[in-house]
Amino acid sequence: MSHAPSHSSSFVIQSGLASRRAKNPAFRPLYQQIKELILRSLGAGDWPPGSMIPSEIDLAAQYGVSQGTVRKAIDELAAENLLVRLQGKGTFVASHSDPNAPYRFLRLRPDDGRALEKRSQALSCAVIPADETVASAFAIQAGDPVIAVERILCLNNDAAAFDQIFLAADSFAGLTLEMLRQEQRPFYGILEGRFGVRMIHAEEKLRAITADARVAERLALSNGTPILLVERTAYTYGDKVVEWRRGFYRTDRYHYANELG
Amino acid sequence: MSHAPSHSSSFVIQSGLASRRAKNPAFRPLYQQIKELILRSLGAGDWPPGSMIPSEIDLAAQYGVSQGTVRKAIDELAAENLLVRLQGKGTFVASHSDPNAPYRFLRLRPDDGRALEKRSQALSCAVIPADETVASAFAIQAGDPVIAVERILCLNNDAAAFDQIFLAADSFAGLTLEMLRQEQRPFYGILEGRFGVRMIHAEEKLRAITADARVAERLALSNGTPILLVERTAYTYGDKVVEWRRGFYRTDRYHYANELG
DNA sequence: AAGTGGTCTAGACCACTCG
DNA sequence: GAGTGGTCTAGACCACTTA
Repeated sequence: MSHAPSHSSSFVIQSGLASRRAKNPAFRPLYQQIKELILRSLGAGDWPPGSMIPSEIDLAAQYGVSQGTVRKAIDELAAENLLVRLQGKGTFVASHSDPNAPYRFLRLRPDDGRALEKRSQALSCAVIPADETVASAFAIQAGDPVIAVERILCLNNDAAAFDQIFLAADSFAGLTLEMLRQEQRPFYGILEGRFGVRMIHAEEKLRAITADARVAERLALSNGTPILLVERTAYTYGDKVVEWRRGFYRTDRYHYANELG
Repeated sequence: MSHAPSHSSSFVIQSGLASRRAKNPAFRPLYQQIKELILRSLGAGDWPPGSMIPSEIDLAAQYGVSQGTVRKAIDELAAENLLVRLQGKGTFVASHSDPNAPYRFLRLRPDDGRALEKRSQALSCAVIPADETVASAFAIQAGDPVIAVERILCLNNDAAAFDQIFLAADSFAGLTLEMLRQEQRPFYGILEGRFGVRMIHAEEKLRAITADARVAERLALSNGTPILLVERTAYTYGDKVVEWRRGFYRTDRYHYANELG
């Protein structure tokens, strides 16, 4: 028999997998079903960020499929930056605290390509009622509580960006300014470590605007300087919006780098 | 025997493939070697944009490897948007003239998510000496000839961007304003069709600036309006730079959309 | 040496498109 | 029905890390 063998063993998980034996109009590949099971385990926190997941052979046995099928599922998850494969070591849950890929979502770069030391300086952290804009991003009612964080981002010890960050109140209840100031990890690393909520994907909208008095002061620029406005919506597992932010990037010494494939 | 079989047949191409029989310090996977062979054929124009490449089975026979190995090579090329797989039909060379993915590199979107009709209006096309900036992008000498094109990009019949485009003179000799005006295809589609040079990858650097008189006039904006400056370096096969451009995007009604993974 | 991911093969069968 | 890509399996062996 060549595929989808009728395992007589009693793996609980496998019983949920749809058969593809006959011509099936609602056909879904096995590896996608496996991918979803892994995704569910990731979302449920079965394997915390940075930890190693079971080996391909183990997973294949658990799910009652061949190693190749598990492999294809993991391949896709690795391509989406949810898992990291390390030959000889194992497969690990991706983490924003990973020193090898810090600030993975930050696209601001110095014009001269010098290596950059990144540092975040939190200014405030408070629960506030959402305004219209923020509420619509989270699909909640205006006035509902959200957590608001303001911070300066320094590149090579120079204030490069000012961020107004809004977090879903239910996901990050208890976040304090002290946490943000004491921790050394990047912002998303802190959220991941303290609240078990990992940012896996984000969308940004960029616009050119002129700095108002407030932003100009934060970035030590003169009023009216052109500024890059970056609005970001960030998602965790299950495409749930857990952050919306408004970033003001100075682009006189820096630029926003993007790759088109 | 399980892999890298000693095919006794006399496929010319295979003779160039490095064996992985023994512990090989300079080990390169077979599928990457196959990938490179396919890439070479693409770069050489053996299979023009939009055309179908040989089937996986054919390629496997030609290269003297298994279908699975060819498959993995094609998988990666498809992931890089160099090939497009269509089940039941075949595998095709990606094309900027493909009506399914027009203006693939354009990230400017209307603020309301309406479907957009895109149209390019060429203003000028001439061979000029490269200035310092352009020369350094192409790694040529200042004063060396390049082709300069200016154009307005309209979204839903509204001037949304003004582009100053510079093209490598050796790759696009003979390009005229008439060609650009008469053709219906997008800009990269024209270059691809007329000169066989396909843009496969680009890098962009974004900055906020204020519109000078010239740009303001082209986009019907008042002088000093904040404008998104987008500098693009575009590459063809072999990472050869064939285009550098400076785009001025208005972002009052539009925004630059980006995905972070 | 053991355990992990990575490569490669051979073969079977399914899904899809087109004539 | 023929041809294409897509899925799945089983098995062998290689590359790499760790102990």
